[in-house]
Amino acid sequence: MNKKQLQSEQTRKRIAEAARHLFVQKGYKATSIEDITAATGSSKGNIYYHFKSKEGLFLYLLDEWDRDWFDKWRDKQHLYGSAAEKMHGFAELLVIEDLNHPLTQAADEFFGGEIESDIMEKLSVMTADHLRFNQDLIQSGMDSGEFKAGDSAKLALVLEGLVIGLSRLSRRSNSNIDEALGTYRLAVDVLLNGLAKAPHT
Amino acid sequence: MNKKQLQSEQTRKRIAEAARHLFVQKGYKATSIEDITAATGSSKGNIYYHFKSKEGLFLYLLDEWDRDWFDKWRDKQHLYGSAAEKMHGFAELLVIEDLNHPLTQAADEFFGGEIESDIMEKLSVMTADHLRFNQDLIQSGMDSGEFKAGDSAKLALVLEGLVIGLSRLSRRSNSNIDEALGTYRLAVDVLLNGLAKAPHT
DNA sequence: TAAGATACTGAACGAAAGTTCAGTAAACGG
DNA sequence: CCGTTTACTGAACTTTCGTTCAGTATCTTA
Repeated sequence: MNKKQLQSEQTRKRIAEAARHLFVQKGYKATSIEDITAATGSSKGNIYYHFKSKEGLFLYLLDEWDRDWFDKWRDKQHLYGSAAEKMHGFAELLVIEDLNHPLTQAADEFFGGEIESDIMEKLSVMTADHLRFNQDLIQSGMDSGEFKAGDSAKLALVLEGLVIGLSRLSRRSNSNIDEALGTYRLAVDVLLNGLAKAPHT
Repeated sequence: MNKKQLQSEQTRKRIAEAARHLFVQKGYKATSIEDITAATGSSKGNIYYHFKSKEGLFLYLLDEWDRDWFDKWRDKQHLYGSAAEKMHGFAELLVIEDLNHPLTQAADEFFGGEIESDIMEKLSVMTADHLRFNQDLIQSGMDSGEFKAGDSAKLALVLEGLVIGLSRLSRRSNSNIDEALGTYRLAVDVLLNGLAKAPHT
């Protein structure tokens, strides 16, 4: 790879990085191309040289994020023994990797906008992937006898809800990583052990 | 109140109602004034006759929603004996009243947009109110001995996260009320009793 | 080193959306 | 019953934003 290609890739990365932060912070619609140029120093035209459109740029980010996150999980997964440890590891990775599912809010916003779009498809796939991931996590705890038996599919929904919500809260109150880690850890503890002293239906 | 004032108020309500649905469904930016005119039959000018601006309309809706929800909670509150029942009642009211905190997503979206706005203030107040509400709920359970002792402030954050996340999930998968109720009920059960068979740190 | 490819600029365009306003019709009040 | 206020219309404006494109500079390669 020669000098030109290298620099080109660097600017593409720089644009993507800046765009990601802006989309996470402000949402899809509220982030303008000009915001991105301001954050990168690049020109409008240059963004359209590297990406087909605003939508294309967003699509690229969705792909990148999902891929990266899952890779990192694979690397860490073997460290955890019990299902409870896995759960905590899961939460920790969510926080460390960019304060959680950072694009989902922007993605949801997009989702609401148009009926016809690649993004709709991609989002459905992503959500399905997350739910399956959560379900596997929970099911493995049940199989090992560590968790109570139950409907792992529905519990996956609850877990996904908790993760999405905590993500939003952490981002909004722009808390630091340590605070966020503490909150997530507490959330997982509650998820495992509950609030109540004695079992209650 | 004469005929004219009555009809005026009705149209203002009609506009507010339509706008609320659209904001919830599509987000703040994505719903245009023209969308609202299409949904109401009113003209653009008429919306600006009843509301100062798009932002003002949104502000009005935030106020209205928070006020209404809390009133309904006050009406129901006395029905619940234990803290666990309160918790379930809380979840149920969230689902029934318009599939949860319906404007928060749009509000967050707005929040990201401008630094300088009434909405920022209003949102902070709202979030603080919710956290206090949650904390009271949890603290009362601790005081009565029904819940384990713990940091009710931090647990309030976890509860808020769960509620926000579930709200988003329910809205996205446009599930019906019964499904949503089931998911919320399960979530509260997990919150109370946990997933794990035996206590685990 | 010269020709061509690549990376990038920024002004201009068109569509979309928020806002305004002169005008109209209906209701109110004296 | 007539002047005035109120509720409302819709075309016009202003701004914003995504997108395009002709032009420029830099690097590659032969």
